[in-house]
Amino acid sequence: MSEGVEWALHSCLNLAWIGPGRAVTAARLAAYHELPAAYLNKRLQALARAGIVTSVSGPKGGFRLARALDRITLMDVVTAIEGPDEAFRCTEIRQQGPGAGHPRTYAAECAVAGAMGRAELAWRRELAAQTLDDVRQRAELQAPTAPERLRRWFANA
Amino acid sequence: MSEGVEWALHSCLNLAWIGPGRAVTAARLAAYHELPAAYLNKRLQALARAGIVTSVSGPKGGFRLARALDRITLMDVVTAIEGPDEAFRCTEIRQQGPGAGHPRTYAAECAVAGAMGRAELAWRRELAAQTLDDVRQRAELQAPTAPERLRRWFANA
DNA sequence: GTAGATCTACTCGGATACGTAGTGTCCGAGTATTGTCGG
DNA sequence: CCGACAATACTCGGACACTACGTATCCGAGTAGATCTAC
Repeated sequence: MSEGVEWALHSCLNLAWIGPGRAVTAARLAAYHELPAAYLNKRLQALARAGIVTSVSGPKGGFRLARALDRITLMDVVTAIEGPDEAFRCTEIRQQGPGAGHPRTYAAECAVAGAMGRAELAWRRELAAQTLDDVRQRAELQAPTAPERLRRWFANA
Repeated sequence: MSEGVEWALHSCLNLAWIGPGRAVTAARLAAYHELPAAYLNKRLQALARAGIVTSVSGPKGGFRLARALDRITLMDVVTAIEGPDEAFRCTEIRQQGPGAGHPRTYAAECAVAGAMGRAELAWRRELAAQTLDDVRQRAELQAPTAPERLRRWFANA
């Protein structure tokens, strides 16, 4: 899985902690975790295309959350970064070569693909069941002082 | 996800349908689905290292299943091909840069990693819950004539 | 003093290189078969 | 005729190239604010 997913998730949480008052630039978000700024910007663009964050150009521009954390699921973020394709994609090798039978035989889904698809469905269900707000709550339980420290840092300069 | 997973799963099913009587060469298994023989061989080696199939060299050599299909889970095959690493790996960016606080703060697992880990656990559970025999049964229901056709083809030459 | 236009500085957005991991291929190590030789 | 031995052909196993995607970067398009000018 792409490393950008982790960056996107943390950036969304950071945006929420900063508050909806103002937009935050990609460079500033990147600096907070020492990430390559231009590359994080690229990923934030993906979030913008997916409607998870909104972006404005120019001075005082930057990114901000498009909606509340409890209306953003992990699935939304993963899909925005990784794309909509399934991890396991069936190439229908059962229909290739001497093993291929009547085309009518292959009306039903490949049993292998079906089994892998069930597992991936379980993954996606779990991702869709968890919102970023759930993650935020757990994070605040673990490190109650982190949000305030973050706000302090982003307020400076 | 690697394409070799699909090849490995189908190859295991094919080995089961052929029967435990004799070993089958990678070249023959590859030809049945028009796959690159040398590359499939490489993947079958991974299955052999994982103890899913056994391999013998020389004439009349080849691969055969190391145990019955109902004792091989999808998880076994995926782990053998893809490796044991998790898809989402936390790089602990929360500890990098100005955002880092006291090291003691990070005793607990990263909330983001935890959430992603729960989803991946659901995926792995589903993979471990399904055996190749389950897949075989569904495949035979969909295409009852396929196994016999396969045996016929592998018997020739 | 104020309104308007212009100019500037700053940010996102997409087009452009680089690196690594997956994909594909090749040749050597090892073994069962087969043919041959000796008893 | 039978057994042992050597030659042989065939297969797995790992080492060696190629390709594609993810990673990283840079410069242009667009905008909000500041500055300057004219009234």
